[in-house]
Parts: sequence; C-alpha cells; structure tokens
Amino acid sequence: MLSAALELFSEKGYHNVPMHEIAEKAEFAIGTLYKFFRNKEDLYRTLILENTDRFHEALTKALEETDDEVEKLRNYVRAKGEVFRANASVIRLYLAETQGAKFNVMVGFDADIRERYGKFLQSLALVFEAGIKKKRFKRIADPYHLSVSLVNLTNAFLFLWLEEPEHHPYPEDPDTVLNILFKGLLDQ
Amino acid sequence: MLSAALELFSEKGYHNVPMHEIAEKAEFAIGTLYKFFRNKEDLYRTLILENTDRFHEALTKALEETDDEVEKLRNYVRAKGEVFRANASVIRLYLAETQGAKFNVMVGFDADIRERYGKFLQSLALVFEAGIKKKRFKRIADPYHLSVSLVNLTNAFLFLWLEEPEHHPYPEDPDTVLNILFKGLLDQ
DNA sequence: CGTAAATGTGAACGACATGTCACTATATAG
DNA sequence: CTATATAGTGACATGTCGTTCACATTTACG
Repeated sequence: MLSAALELFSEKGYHNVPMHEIAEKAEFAIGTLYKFFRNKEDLYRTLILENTDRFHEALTKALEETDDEVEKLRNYVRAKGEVFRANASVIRLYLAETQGAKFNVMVGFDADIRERYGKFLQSLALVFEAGIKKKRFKRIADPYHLSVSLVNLTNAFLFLWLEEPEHHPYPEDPDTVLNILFKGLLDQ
Repeated sequence: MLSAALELFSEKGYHNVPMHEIAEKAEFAIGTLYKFFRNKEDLYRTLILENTDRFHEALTKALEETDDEVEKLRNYVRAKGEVFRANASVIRLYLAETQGAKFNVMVGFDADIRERYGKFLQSLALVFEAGIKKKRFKRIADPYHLSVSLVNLTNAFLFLWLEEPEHHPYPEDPDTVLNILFKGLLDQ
C-alpha cells in the first residue's frame, strides 16, 4: 500500500491522487486502506515519516563513520546520492517536505518532520563547528549557515538530476559538490 | 483579484483555497472571477507569471548594473533580498514553483515558468563564466553549477527568514551569503 | 471441524468545489 | 434618451473525492 501510494504521490502530488487510485494500484479495495490508515493524511504522514527516518538515519550514520571532518562531509554527500538513487520516487516528496511548499499538503507545517529535519541540520552544523575549532576549516560563515548551505547545495544537485538524469547526473565524486564550499571562488 | 488570490494561495496553498473564498476576499461574486480567468488554474498561472516576470526582471537588471563580476553577484543577492522583503507572500509560491514540488499544483511542470527560470540561471552562469575568463574567479566548479548553487544558497537564506524572520533575518550584507562561495572552507 | 477474530470488499453517502448561466446593474455612445 | 456593450451577480448543476458500513472471505486455533 505504502509503496503504491509513494509512487502515485511522487508522480502526481498528494492532491491529485484519489484514494481509489491508490487502492487500485495496491490491489486492495478502498475499505481495506481505511482498515490500516485513519484517513488519507494519516497514510501520507506514515509514508513520509517512514522514509525521512530511514534517510536521516543513513545520513547521520554517514557523519559518524570517521573522525575526520572533511571525510564526514564527503560521506554525507556520497550517502545522500546513494540513498536517493535507490529511492528516486521519494526525492520529490522529501524535497517538497523539507524545502518550500509544505502548505501544499497540510496547511500547517508537519511538526514531526520539521523537527527531525532540524535535528539533522544541527548535527551537520556540529561537524562544521568541530572542524572550525580544530582549524581544519576556516570560519567563512556561521556553522548553522554552512550546514543549511551544504544541505541545499546537495538538494540542488539532486534536483538537477531529477529533471534531467542523463544530462545532470548526481556527481560520483563528492568533491564536485564540496569544492564549492572547500575552495574559494576568489583568490587568497 | 490577483492580490486576494496571492495572499490566500501563499497562506494555504493552491488546493486549500476554494474559488468562492478568493471571490469573497476580492469582494466580487464568483461569476466575476470567471469573466476574467478561464478557470482556477488560469488565475494561478497569471498570478505566478506576472510575479516571476517582475522578479526576474529586477534580478536580471541587478546583474547589468556594473561590469565587475563580484559586484554583479553582490547586486544580485542584495536585489533578491529587497524584492522579496517587499513581497513576502510571493516567496512561498515562487519557491514552490522554482524549487521542488511543482506537481502540487499542475501535474506537469509549467513550461513557461521553467523556461524563464532556466534563462535566468543561464545569464547568471554567464557572469561566473566571464569572471573565470577574466581570472577574477577561480574555476572551482562548472559555471552552470555555480549559478544553480548561488540561486539555491540565496533561496535557503530566504527560506530561513520566512520561517523565523526575527531569528534568521535575510542578511543585509550580501557577503554573508557570498563568502560561502568566495572564501574557501579549506586552507590553500 | 467449528467458531471467532482478522482481513478484505465496494456500493452508497454526503460534503464540497468548480464552473455555468440566466439575469441585473452600470457605463458608453450615437 | 435609447440601445448596446460591459461588468457584476449568485443560485445551482455537475461531478469528484474522502469516508463509512454492512457484509463476505480468509485465517487462526482449540
């Protein structure tokens, strides 16, 4: 059921997928859906929460695999690529939930999702902060801003890939993304 | 009518605003709306197109005010702040249209909007390319990637501001954003 | 087997949103 | 002042979608 819903939501968006279509794709009767989920929103919520948890777990693990801050970032960019390549249809929903247009589904932000996303931003910010303290990184901006920047940078690359997979592949080498942060555009 | 629709869409999202509510807010009867717009989607489209055109014009102008590439970028970041600060309620819709979740309104991408957005990305990429040729910039990434990066970086800051205006103001000094590109995180 | 619990069904229902249309009011022009 | 165009109205037809519920089918188990 969840995977049928996932594909449809990701393709057409929450409001353009009627329950009966999900039922049909999942090869169940409508009534059965309602045995498992209180309503459409509950189904969507479960779907999103299950997936974002899986992602954030994988991404958090990527930050913990080494002590070197540069490697942590490389692992993050690499892991994000792997996770999403394997779950292409989730990306749209994930981006929709963490980026802009949340009001499209629920009117208010979903507190749970926001909180988990916020926590991840914090733990990534800690990597930058530690790197700055250890003098591995220069303090070119506030660590939290750096965290938001890197997340959005990778999202941007994911988005390019989503739109034109063959023309804009998600980079194999994490440094393709990271050099934008690592190297300065200006000399000195 | 358009400004009534704008406020409502921006607050609740396209699918959560019935036409009669727009009519009420605009102090017209429903029938009158349909004298001016063929349908709801047409109303939305007109709204978005009018605004994105205004923005892209302002942002493109910002890139043309000087010959110095660094100043062009500063003007861009500054102009983006000004434009959106003056039109807060449009940002949500603009981000929703240019970032991720387009399928939330129309099932397919809106070709017009995508095209204009793509053109702007191109002209910003030209700034980076020119800067690299003139040796003002180091070639730390593909110019188009740099363009996408800067646009997404500023969007990220706008988004922070949207969520918590007093806690995360959009930076007065454009270099707060630009240093993330200008200065390298790593030494050398 | 028999029976009870769990799982599954889909026609029917009601709420509600879009878009229409016959009509009125107002403005413009000859 | 009449005629014609334009702007405005809002009750309602039409259709869709989320959700329910009385019933059927399968499974679990003593």
